[in-house]
Amino acid sequence: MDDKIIRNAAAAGVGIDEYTRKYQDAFFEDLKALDVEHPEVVARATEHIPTMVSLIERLAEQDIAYRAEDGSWYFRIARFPEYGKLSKKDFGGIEDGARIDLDEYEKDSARDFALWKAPKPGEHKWETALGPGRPGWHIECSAMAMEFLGDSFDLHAGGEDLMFPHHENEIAQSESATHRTFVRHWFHVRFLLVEGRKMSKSEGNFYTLRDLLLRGYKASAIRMLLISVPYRQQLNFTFEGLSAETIAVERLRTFRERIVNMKWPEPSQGQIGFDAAIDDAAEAAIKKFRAALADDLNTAEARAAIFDMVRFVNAQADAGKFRAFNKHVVLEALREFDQIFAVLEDHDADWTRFTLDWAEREGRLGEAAPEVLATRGVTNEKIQALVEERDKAKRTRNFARADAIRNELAGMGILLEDSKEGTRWKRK
RNA sequence: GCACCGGUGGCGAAGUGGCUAACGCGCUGGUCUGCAAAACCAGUAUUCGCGGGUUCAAUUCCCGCCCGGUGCUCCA
Repeated sequence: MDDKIIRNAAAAGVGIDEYTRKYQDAFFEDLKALDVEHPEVVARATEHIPTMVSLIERLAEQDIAYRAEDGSWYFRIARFPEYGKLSKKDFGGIEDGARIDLDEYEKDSARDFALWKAPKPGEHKWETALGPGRPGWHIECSAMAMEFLGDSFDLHAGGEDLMFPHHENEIAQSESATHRTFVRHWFHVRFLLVEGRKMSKSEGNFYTLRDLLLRGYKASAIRMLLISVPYRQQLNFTFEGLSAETIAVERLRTFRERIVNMKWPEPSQGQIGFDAAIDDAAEAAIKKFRAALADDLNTAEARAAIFDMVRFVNAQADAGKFRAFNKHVVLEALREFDQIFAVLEDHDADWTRFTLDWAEREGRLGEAAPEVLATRGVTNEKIQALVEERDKAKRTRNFARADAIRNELAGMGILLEDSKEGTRWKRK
């Protein structure tokens, strides 16, 4: 509950809960577009005040938390010698009180941080055993995490900017209260760059997911780009990269289509129904994929394993070596890959439509790229009818008419692929 | 200024004390096709920011410099 939320909610004349709900909903919609699973539990700070209060009380019993003149409660950092262990900071040399702000004089030490904040006049507050006020930022996370996951748990994630002071403070509070290891593995993702520079509104390179969808980029391509670089690495997010990933995703989808839909030779009497080299390659890909993810989530290597397989299997298939029974392992490899990468199922058109509808409600339809707007109202039936008409023209060798229809469809963002099995189409 | 992380082909990026420096995209040529698309094949970094050092051997380890990012104050 930061000052800004409290202020803006008050200005809008609504409660904190109602005010934040809108942003929470938009956030989860975006995650859904990117095929990120919805969390099993979504914890909201306003619903867990008593847990926070009792955690502070536990610290107060040990004199680690103390009450200042104004009714705020602070954490006594001097009582947690390991402070700084996560962010590898050494506070030994810092003189206490060397640099102290005017409004911090109530603290015993400048570095002590707030656990509970006394209310300023007119501010939203909770009446608790600690006195009136609201929780400090760090205590929210410690209290809720331990309430749902226990005193000690495996993974805690966050952006690299939160390592200090937020996560450091979480450790200090939690471990002081429980005398147990709070988190076994910290998972800090690095900020991305946009076109080689940091993303910021003042740089003019600040894009939301919806901005990108309105520009015509696909949700799957965005996901693929974000995932293509290991989380510890600083990803350079570029439009060129997005276009590249669009094509890479398309290649994987086309490959799966090919494996699923082609009529591969069935074994005849006395023959085995699979090519051993293909099965071996698929199994090797699965192994390499798992090993890469097990190695600190090396998504770049994991993804390379799948492309290695795709190239090999395509080549073998072109050479006529693919057999019906090879399908099983190859598709299993794709399934395993997609369980993590989640780009093979094509929901892109749905999310683009969703975003266009949203933009219309917000009066921002003008921000959509013309080719994105052109896809509105292009139904599958309409496409199918044109595709069939073109096939007819092709059969009568009326190539001029066939090409005209192909161009017309291209204008609607539809790409055609002719094959022995008939014409396939896909949204560009 | 200090601390931590990074700087690899046209772009994104993996990786390692010594084996042909992955993978994706792009580009060039070829196969296939009515033409395309898809797919495949071949080629595309004598070289891993710059300078020095350690070593039989460094892109990989150490030191310095340059560049980028994050933190170092409040707030979340």
